[in-house]
Amino acid sequence: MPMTAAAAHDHDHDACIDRTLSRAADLAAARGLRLTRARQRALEILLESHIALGAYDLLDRFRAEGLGERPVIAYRALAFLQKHGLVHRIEGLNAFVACTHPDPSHRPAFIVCRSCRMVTEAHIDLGSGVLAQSAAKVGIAVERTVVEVMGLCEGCREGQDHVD
Amino acid sequence: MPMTAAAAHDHDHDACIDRTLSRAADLAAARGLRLTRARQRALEILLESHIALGAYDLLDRFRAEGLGERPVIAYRALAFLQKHGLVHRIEGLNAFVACTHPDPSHRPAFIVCRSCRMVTEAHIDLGSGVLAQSAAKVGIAVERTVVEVMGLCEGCREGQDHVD
DNA sequence: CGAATATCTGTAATATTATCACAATGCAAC
DNA sequence: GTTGCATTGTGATAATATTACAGATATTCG
Repeated sequence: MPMTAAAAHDHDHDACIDRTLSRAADLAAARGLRLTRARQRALEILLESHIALGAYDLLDRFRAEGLGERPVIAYRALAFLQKHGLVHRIEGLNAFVACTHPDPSHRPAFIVCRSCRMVTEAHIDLGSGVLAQSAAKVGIAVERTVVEVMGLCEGCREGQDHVD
Repeated sequence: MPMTAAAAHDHDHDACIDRTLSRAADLAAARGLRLTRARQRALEILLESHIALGAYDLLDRFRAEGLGERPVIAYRALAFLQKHGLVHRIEGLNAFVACTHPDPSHRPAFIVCRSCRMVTEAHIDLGSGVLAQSAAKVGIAVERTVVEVMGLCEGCREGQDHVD
């Protein structure tokens, strides 16, 4: 049986999950957020692996669990989690991953396998670099940075010669 | 009359267009590409401004000019131009801009106004930084980098107090 | 408590973005 | 000129995402 992409991350994933969930609970308590059933489950489902899920993948899970039938249900949960920094959107995949970084407010960067959609979260400070200077020069007030490094992971390179 | 976002770029845009079109022609000659009418026009239309256009915006233009009625026509032209580095996709907007950089092969980065969709192309070498090292560490062979710095441009900040 | 308020959920419809399949056409090489 | 390959035309459909509004639930505060 091949190693799953999630396992490839090679870390204590249970601890990773627990840490993130308790952080979410803390955040909710601190800010008076309502971590409702759908939101909680959305976060848990995304946390099951470091694989980016599409909104409709999440919706399938919701359907299976009787949490909702319509796309908007999934999108609402994702929007809430994104807004509070618990989930990130991978633009290059139109998909979502749970945030695994302890820091509450950060400029995330992602390392992404385009085949199995495994995502590793990293960080990069573009705020002080050439790019920030260029942005200032053309008059853009930076609100958000999208940084995604895409390629094939080892498992996906092995499993196939084709480009997928 | 307010300055347009295209004009805000403050450069000789005619020269910018000419340069890019002749570069495209050279490329086609060198590689034996067929820069057909739809492809040529798609590039020209994107070059009219540094505003990112959606595939369906391009399709509207195609329809108006009798170049095609169906989405796939626009997507095919865009796919061709992207493949040969003449057009870039802005992931954060699901939209496309003409490449304005003379360098044939590069790691583009974009400075983007999320309101008027003006795009300035810059460059950044992530290939030698912390991120590339992280990618190597998790076994990702980098093929593509998505770097987009998003915010509001000066014109869009002035014209509105709301977030848009 | 109970009304007022704000937030969240349920449901339907629709908008936006993108691709697939297959036939027909054009172009290039031999 | 016909074989082979890239491109185009056409129709259908898939995948992603949002709007609108009614009803339900939680929170605040008198």
